[in-house]
Amino acid sequence: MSCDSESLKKEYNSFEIEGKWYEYWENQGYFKALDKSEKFGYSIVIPPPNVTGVLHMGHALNITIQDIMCRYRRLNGDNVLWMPGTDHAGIATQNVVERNLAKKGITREQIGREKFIKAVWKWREKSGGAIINQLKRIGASCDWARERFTMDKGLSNAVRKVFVMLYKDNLIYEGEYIINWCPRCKTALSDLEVEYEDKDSLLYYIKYPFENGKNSLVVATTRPETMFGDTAVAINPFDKRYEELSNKNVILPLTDKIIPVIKDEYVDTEFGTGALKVTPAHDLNDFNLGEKHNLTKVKVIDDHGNMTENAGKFVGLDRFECREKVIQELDNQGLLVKKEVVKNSLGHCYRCKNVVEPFLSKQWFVKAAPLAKQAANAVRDGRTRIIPDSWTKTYFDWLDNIRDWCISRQIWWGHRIPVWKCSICKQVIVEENDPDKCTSCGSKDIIQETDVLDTWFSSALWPFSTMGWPEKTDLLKTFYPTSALVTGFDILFFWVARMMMMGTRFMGDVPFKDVYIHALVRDEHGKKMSKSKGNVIDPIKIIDKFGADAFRFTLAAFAAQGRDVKMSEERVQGHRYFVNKLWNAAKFALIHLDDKQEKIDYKNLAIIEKWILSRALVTAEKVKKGIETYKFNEAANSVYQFVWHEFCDWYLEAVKPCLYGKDKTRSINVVKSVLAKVLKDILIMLHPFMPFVTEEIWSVLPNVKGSVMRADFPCINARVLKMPDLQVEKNMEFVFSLISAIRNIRSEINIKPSINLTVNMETIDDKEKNLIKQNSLIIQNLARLEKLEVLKVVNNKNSCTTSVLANTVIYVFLEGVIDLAKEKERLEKEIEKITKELLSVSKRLNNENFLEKAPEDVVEKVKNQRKFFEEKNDKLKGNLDRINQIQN
RNA sequence: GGGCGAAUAACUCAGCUGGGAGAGUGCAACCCUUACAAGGUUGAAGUCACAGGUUCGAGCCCUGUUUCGCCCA
Repeated sequence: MSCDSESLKKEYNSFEIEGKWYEYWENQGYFKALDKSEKFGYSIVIPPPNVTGVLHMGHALNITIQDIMCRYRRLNGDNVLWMPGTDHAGIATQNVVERNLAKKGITREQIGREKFIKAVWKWREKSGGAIINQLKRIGASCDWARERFTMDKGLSNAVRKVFVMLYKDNLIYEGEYIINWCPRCKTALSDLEVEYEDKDSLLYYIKYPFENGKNSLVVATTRPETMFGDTAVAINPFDKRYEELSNKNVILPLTDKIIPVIKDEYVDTEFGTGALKVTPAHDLNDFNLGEKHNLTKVKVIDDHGNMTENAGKFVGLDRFECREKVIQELDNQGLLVKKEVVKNSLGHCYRCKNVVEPFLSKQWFVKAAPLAKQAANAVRDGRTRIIPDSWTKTYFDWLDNIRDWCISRQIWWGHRIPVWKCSICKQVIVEENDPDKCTSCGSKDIIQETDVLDTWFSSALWPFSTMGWPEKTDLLKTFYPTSALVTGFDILFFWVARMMMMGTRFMGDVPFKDVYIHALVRDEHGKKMSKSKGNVIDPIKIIDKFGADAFRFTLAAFAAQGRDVKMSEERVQGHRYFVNKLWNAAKFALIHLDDKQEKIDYKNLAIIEKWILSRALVTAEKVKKGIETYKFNEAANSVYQFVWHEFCDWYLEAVKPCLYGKDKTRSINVVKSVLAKVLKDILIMLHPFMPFVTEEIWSVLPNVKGSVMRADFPCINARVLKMPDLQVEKNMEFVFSLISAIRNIRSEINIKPSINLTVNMETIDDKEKNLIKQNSLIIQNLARLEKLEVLKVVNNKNSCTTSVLANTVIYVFLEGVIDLAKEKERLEKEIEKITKELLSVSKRLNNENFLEKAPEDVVEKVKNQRKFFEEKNDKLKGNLDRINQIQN
């Protein structure tokens, strides 16, 4: 794109430029990865956002981090693939479409499976892509031409192939177990899809009369409605209270059923009465007890959460209604002893928040242990790193104690399980291609399983299914294993661990080399954002208001490892100011730069030029290190600090005398060339964080071509200059500290900025003398002096106020303004400060243990400090003596 | 109950293999100085949660305590 204007507008307007540049990048194909290339292949697959979702802060952080990494790698010349896409979110999407149908009074059963699926696809075409456009607003540089969806043909084939292979390896089976059932979504859920929450519940104490009619055993339960499914009462064999209870039976209240009292050490004697009702069809622990003691399993609640006919006259009642009725009836019969409030953990469906019902059901499972072992080993032997490392333990704990994964869902939207059963010979057929007859008896009467697979089953294949597996594509060769996965810890098990299982199993290699787990985004007080709390901040609104660059930079600057990001408008505002600062600095530079800029004449650099070049390089190194080690806050803060407080505060101010023709000692061409170079490097360094504004400025920079996206990240060029030059940096710090000292004096004695001062500096140190002389015009300009001299001995000190820096004493002439009493006070205060420091330093140096045991360089350093403090102290005292003499 | 993490300036947080504490915001004072008042200059502000221990030396390492947050059961 040619630039419309040669200079920058007075004010930066993010809204005007962001769309324009995004379109430009896309049209130029800058986000495209090459299937084959000589360049280093760097790849990231996006954590597929749920197709029903809208962008929230978590996505914003996640996307920003990945975009920083990808843009940074491109600046380093890598062939970068950032693979985008969405997942089909089976339950969530089905819920959305069902709700839409319900508005028209239609249920999915009425229109049937085929039509319903069509409706879902139609919905997805219309509104499923919303989140993708929102990702673009943030600036996400994904290779959009490769966008994938878990229900696409290719990815569906991969799912089917994996299912068949796992089945044939006996790693998938069908079985009847206790699973978590959501009576609202009417499907099974995996263990992970249940969220537990502590709730106040009532614990009911209920009498179960003995068979012989005398006395009764009191059991305690929070779920009395399941009593019709009780097939035993269990007690602990070591419970003294129940010693005489062997071989007794009890009568199940409200029924005429007789159930046994069994003994098992599993029973907790502390809880309730120590007598536990056992309902093997509705509780996992009871199920296990039932298996052990050979109890029958009676299901009393159905798929809708209503009571079955096993509940006798309560049949058809909702489970919670039934609870009330049962309690009432027990009370009437004098069987309810008491009720008390207890905290207990209740499982809720992670999609619809309804209370799940654990019950016995026939489902498909993945035998997880063998897969989990491989996944854990890959991290144990370092093929995959988890960053921060503290998550590694959590990862192992889960995988090492993994339970089988329930993968069947009783919904329609998803990958239908590729299993057929023959109605004639009961043969189970599991094939990649749809069979048309029974493989055993040849009958055409075969029926496909109606269930679909868990969405996470297809997401688990994401790193290789998106790259064309099972085909052996160039893309896979170039980019698998991917370089890094960036995600939040909330899906470490759901997704990361399962991708590790599938990747190691089917690709023979890990899906990613690094897993970077980032924090959660919370509100400014550290509270989780939620609709019910009303503290949700919409990323798009933030972008509208402050621009994507400021928003991205804020996220990066706060993204410290292992700590949550607390987000507020105020914080984004602060970084919006930074964008403005950069804008204005560039505007200033562009006034002075032209397209005749020469290459830098490295032989004729003033020390200030060497300093800024050195600092720019050190900063580039920090940014590089920060991004490469996932310490985005360190990278962002380094460049912030450099741009604002070194480039703007010092360098731009220091070039002014030269640019305005006041300083003839420096070559204006050298100054301009250095200014141009540093500005350019700043734009490149900032580009991963703030892609839009850097591109806008870049576009009007003289002597650059194309996009900042195609620039090279700054690096050390040792041939032309010694860099970084720490000596130069130290020397300039000395010069700056002189300026600050004079400014401090001005401020302390309230000298108006408009008054130009006369200053003499006294030093016998040749090096310091030279530094002052070399930078004399800079010092004069920044400290606002009309005259500056460097002398071995300063005369006429009487009307001076002073400051000491290294071996130099600054004398500021204050003819007629000086207040001796105040001056004395200043000096005494400073002497007091130095004395304290001297004391602490001397204390250590007088300690023989310290001299003996501390490393030499530390001792040396402290000795130098003492020397420094002593000299400064002497000079300050000299000044104080002088004042005292004048006063006397 | 098991595990993980946090506690540093008024607020939000950095702080490397242990060598005497940093930033941003806010606050105070002064300034429309020719890129920027969305700015500049200067300044004040800390028992590094508490109690022990290791060490010549601890914000950092070890033990315990308190408070808060998260995950798992």
